[in-house]
Amino acid sequence: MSDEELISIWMRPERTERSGPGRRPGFSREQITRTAVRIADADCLDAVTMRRIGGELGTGAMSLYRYVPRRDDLFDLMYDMVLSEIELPEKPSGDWRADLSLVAHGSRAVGLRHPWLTVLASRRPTLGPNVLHVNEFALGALEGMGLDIDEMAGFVGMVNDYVDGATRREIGWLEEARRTGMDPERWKRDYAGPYVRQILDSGAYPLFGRTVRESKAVHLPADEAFQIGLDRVLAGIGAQIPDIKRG
Amino acid sequence: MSDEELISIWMRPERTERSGPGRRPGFSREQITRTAVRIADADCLDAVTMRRIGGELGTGAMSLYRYVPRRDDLFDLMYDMVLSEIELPEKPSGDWRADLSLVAHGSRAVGLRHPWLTVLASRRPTLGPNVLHVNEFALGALEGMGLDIDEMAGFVGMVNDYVDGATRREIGWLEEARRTGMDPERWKRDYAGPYVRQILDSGAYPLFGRTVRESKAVHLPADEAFQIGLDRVLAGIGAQIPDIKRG
DNA sequence: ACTCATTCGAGTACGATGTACGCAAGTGGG
DNA sequence: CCCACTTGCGTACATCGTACTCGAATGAGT
Repeated sequence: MSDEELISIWMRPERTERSGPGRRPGFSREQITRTAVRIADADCLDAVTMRRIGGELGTGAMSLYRYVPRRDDLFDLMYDMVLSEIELPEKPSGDWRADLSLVAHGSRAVGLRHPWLTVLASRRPTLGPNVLHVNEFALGALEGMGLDIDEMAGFVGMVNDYVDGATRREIGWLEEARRTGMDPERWKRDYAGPYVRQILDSGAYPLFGRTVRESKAVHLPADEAFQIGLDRVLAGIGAQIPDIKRG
Repeated sequence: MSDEELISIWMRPERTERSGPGRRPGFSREQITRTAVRIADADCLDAVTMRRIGGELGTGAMSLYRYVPRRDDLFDLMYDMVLSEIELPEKPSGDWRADLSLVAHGSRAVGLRHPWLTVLASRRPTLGPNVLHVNEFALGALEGMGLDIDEMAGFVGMVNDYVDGATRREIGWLEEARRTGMDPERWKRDYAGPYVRQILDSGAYPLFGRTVRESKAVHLPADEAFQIGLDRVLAGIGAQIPDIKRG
């Protein structure tokens, strides 16, 4: 792995099903990735160290490098792996709102189940098979409606951007609390609380104050708040789709 | 810094303008933050190490801890500092499209000038003064139009989500190329190119293929592509605003 | 059955990181 | 002038990714 092997991980198929000489592999890329995901879920992304993964697999850190060229590539694999949890029908149904909602809710669920996902999403783009598959389905939902490919991609992008942003906001503080090792209650009371109160008391940001005081969405179940925002995005898209096939 | 001083950085005012005994501070939080920003701009976020900052300031790493409690807090300071580059008038103009466009273009410009910003944005939320100020202006753009605060925040969120996502996409591969130390041309040719071609040749993702082949937006100047997407988002919002004050 | 190229597992080692700790040097109020 | 207090900074430690290395395992060719 030391020479000029700077190739996308997706073009580096795992060496398996081989029938030559040499010792048989004792692990697999998929197994290592699954372990890494479990660690990230349980602790956080920073806890995903090569030594830790090796430890959980009963081996050393360096053994993993037979399967994964670099740690960053492992992150790509993790990202793509959890996207496979989004369950989609084979083909879009023809109801674009329902189809895009499916993608949106699926993406959100994955993001909540794996809070490190949004962090990886902003690091570097990756085009694994599952990313491509979800993207393909989403684009397919808008096919045959008289839109050109840029419009389709634009609308899909709007939905994705909303989902990413909303999920990030939803996780946000909660994850930060966990990362600092405080329980969320204590964190809210001792860390964020006093500062927010100071902002409110300063009176310098009245509209921010209103979002804290008057917001009904804050007290809504997160699912409902997400749905309301998603409806807003879909309504915005719907208003721009030519009447031909408006749902 | 070792005991229970787990407090938001924004509630930890720098000890300055003091008139007691003791040596005078030789640096400042602002100076350290500015240096950190410069390093991140020139190299990347990972290059922002305490030793490197200290080096550029002609001192050691540990000296910085007199001004910044933890490295993560320094990231919060960096984030908030560059947001001050967004120039906004004192009050929203009354034309909500123009005002939100101002925020959007400003945010994008900052994101492009400091490509590490989107990475920090996804790490943990921060409520520095400049973040609050920009947010206040954006909310103000939608004030007095018969919207409740949740709707206002929702629409502002949509714009922010779009800008974040679009900027991320715009930077994305370019930054990844820089991070691996390759020049973008070579990176595109040797790293991404072959893989994208493989995807296209596989024929498994026809719509992805169309986004690569038929897209006109790809060949558009980035500014225009951003503007088109922004117009889409604003149009979506406009369609949902009661007619009272529709622009 | 023996050989041997080939592959895997894993130990060692290196440079780098954040930061806890401790102490010398500088400084203004009594 | 003294002394409590603050800052600057060197040392030290645990931890990280990963380059390098070598013995052990393995199957094809003879």
